[in-house]
Amino acid sequence: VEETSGFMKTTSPAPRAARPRRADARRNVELLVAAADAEFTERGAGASLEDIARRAGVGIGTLYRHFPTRDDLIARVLDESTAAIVERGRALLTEPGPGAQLARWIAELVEHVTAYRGLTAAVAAAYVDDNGTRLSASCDAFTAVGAALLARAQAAGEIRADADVKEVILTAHSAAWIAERTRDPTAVDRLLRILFDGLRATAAAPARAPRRPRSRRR
Amino acid sequence: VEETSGFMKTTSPAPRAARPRRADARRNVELLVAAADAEFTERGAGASLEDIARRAGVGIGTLYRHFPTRDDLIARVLDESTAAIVERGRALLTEPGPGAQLARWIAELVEHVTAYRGLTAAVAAAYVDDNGTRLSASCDAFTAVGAALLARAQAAGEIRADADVKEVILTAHSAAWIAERTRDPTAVDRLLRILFDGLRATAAAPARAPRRPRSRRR
DNA sequence: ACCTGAACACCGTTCAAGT
DNA sequence: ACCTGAACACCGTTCAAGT
Repeated sequence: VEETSGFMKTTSPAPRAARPRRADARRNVELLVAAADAEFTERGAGASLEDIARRAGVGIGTLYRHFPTRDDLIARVLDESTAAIVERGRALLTEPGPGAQLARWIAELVEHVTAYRGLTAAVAAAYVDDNGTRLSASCDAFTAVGAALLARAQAAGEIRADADVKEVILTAHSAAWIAERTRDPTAVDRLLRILFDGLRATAAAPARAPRRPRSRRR
Repeated sequence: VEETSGFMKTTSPAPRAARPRRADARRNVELLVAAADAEFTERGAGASLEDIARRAGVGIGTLYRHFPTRDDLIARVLDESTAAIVERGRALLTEPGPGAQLARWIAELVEHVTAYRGLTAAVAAAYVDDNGTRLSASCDAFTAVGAALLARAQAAGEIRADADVKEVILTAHSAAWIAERTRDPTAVDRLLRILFDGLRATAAAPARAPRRPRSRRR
């Protein structure tokens, strides 16, 4: 929604807070993750960071020390789920039916990103501009696995050659966002079906798409 | 975000600041619209309202008096374009090739909503929750025209019967958003083509899974 | 009837002081 | 090495006073 996001963001001096050494700090991280999970569940991915810190029983500064950005916290809470999806994608890579496996994986990815209200928007944002955050790193991992699945399906002639991984993933996220906001749980399946029907490689050639020059403004 | 009086949208009791009577007020509205157009163009649809007021040479309070929300201002700036698209849709309704006309109109709608950076997100948001704003009213108008075009295409058997107008329009907006954020101008056409291929009604349309391990390709 | 802008409110973020 | 929370900064919004 914002235009001012991560633009002036200088590259962090160090990979920030990778496993604190001191026991109390490690404990605080755990408390923060638990609190964030609870708060995200109740109020969505846009929950107040102050509330999360309070719920964890630590100062707001402590939260910022361990998680410099909201996206870092989000990614951390989703860590296990993220790893599982990546793993799952690799597994599907060896199963028969390249196109079907890609579709299946995307559907599971969408489910993953539906854990909290507002999560699809946050992840999609992290997808389009790599803000050097832990969440962007997760997106990169997804992109890599998705690319492999897509390439295989394309090689098998099941998916159109001009399909782009990120675009496909982002479109799937859009479907989830639409379903979330329109409060219609059946929308995801319907939209994903449309997406994959559209992605299917057709023997028929170039569509008679309305090719009109994109004028500037208005 | 809060109470929406968009319930039972009868003839609005007082459509908020509909054409001020006093000449200086009318002049201010014009100045604000011009300033907003310029500011939106330069900084995107999320431009500072304070900057817009300053640019128009009026106090921030005056802006709020005439445009209670940012969406009202956005919609007002787009008024002419909005009317043109609606008009266009009605015209396409009488031209041959129901499916193609729908696709053409959606493409033009997407172009309309691409006037400013960040506009797709604002419009999509107004689409999913009717906030009683002038922008939501525009969305309603688009939905009405789109519904007519879609219904005609469905009746002609060119578009799948389970397609929903709002979902189609929102998906098209998503495509525009993706293209905007990934900075790939070719993405819109590619994604819209996928969308419309997916929307195409298929002769064989059993609701079963597309599982067919048999020999594909002729 | 309309305009003004200081004041208010609500976040998110930093940093000096403390353990 | 890490924690704390007041202070700061940045918007968006309101409203008492003014014309």
